[in-house]
Amino acid sequence: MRDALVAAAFQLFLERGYEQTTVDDIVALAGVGRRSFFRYFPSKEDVVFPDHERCLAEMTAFLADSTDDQDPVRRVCDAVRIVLRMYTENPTFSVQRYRLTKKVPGLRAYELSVVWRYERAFADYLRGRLANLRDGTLRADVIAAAVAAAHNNALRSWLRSDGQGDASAALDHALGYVQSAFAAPSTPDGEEEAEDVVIVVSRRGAPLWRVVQEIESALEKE
Amino acid sequence: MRDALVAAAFQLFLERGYEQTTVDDIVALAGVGRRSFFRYFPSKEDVVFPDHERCLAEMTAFLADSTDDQDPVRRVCDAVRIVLRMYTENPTFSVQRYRLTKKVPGLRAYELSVVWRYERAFADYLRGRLANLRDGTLRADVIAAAVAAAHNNALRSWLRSDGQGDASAALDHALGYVQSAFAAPSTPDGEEEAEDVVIVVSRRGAPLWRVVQEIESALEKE
DNA sequence: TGTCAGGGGTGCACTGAGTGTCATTCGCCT
DNA sequence: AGGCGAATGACACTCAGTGCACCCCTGACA
Repeated sequence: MRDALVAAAFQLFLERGYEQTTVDDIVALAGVGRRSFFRYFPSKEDVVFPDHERCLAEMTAFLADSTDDQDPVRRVCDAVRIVLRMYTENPTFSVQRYRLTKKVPGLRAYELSVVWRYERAFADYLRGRLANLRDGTLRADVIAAAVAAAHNNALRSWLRSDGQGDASAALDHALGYVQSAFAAPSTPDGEEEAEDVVIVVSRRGAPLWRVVQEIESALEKE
Repeated sequence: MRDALVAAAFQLFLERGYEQTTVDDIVALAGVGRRSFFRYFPSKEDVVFPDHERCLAEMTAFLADSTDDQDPVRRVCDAVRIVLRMYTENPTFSVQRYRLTKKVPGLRAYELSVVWRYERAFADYLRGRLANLRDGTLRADVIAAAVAAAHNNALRSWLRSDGQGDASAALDHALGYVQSAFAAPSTPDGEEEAEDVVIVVSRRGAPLWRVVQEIESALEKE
């Protein structure tokens, strides 16, 4: 019944648009009573995101049974991969939904509130793990937001490519950037085994952020 | 008229709650016609955030007339201070609104969409400035999210203290953390009048933050 | 002074989301 | 078969939001 409602809803949304489709249209096509729609979906917007509630619960459970000996940032990065997988499991559905949410402001707002709940789950977990650190809640909030932003960036570029690219690799890459930014300064990977050197010559009057950009591109160059 | 509607709305929201107050109640108290309410506010939620539209425009304009020789991350940090100032200009109003949005899910969702527009403005600006870098859009999105999260963290702790603490100082502290994470430290003194060059030799594979530290100390040394 | 034009405010009727209530029906167990 | 509980549906209602026509005030112009 849930699935029938979702199928009917998307069929109508795609052929005449979200706002041009009333709940009466959906239940008429699905052949069920109007009241039953609101039994399964608290609002018309919920039918567009039928699996987020389950995914959020799964992700919260994943964070809940973490052990203290794991890097909390890494753990959150693993958690966000669960969310991405929910999207990549149904590529065509996800792409259709993306096109829909992109043009309907109401759906965009609803999606934001969903994303916010994921981010809150990250932040709450990190707050617990970073409580003993100085500025623990600040770090938790900022890292949670950065992880969510990296996820959204990777997800959106995958969605824009109609689900063709490698979303998982893109997410790994994006999370690598976040982790490098927030990595504990004590453990630099590969620091010891690096062999060659980079020489950057900069005028002393140049702004520091530009110098940093130069160094970054120099380090990235093969 | 706008102000009268806002005043009437908040009086009723505070004494009987947001959802228990209808638009008819508000216009009856304000002594205006129902249709006029929707002339000034597109929706019932908008009356709770009467000044965000103006603030968003102000902030966008601030970012629009930036020059290329400024550190873009610093520029975004300055922009977010404008937003905080809008809150701190009316402490009691902001605190009342905070209590309201905290308990009404619909208002929380609306606030999220507002915050999202600020974050988009940051990200769009940063995307333009970091376009030449590798992963420019990724960096832009992540930094924008981090700055917004730092702002929200400082703002919320100020709101929870009933507007008693020093919000500006808290924001500066939070932004300092974000800037240190993304390797955009403060510009050293005597930047402009320096003429000679600095040569930094760094092992490829060294973490960026350590390289930046080397540069900073090199620049600071006479 | 009469008149015309335009804009801000208003009343009215309508659509559509969401909810409470109660009757009905279906599946299932004994 | 009978009965019980959960799922479903029909109906009426509230309220947010919109389109439309109208009014009234003001100010320009003949």
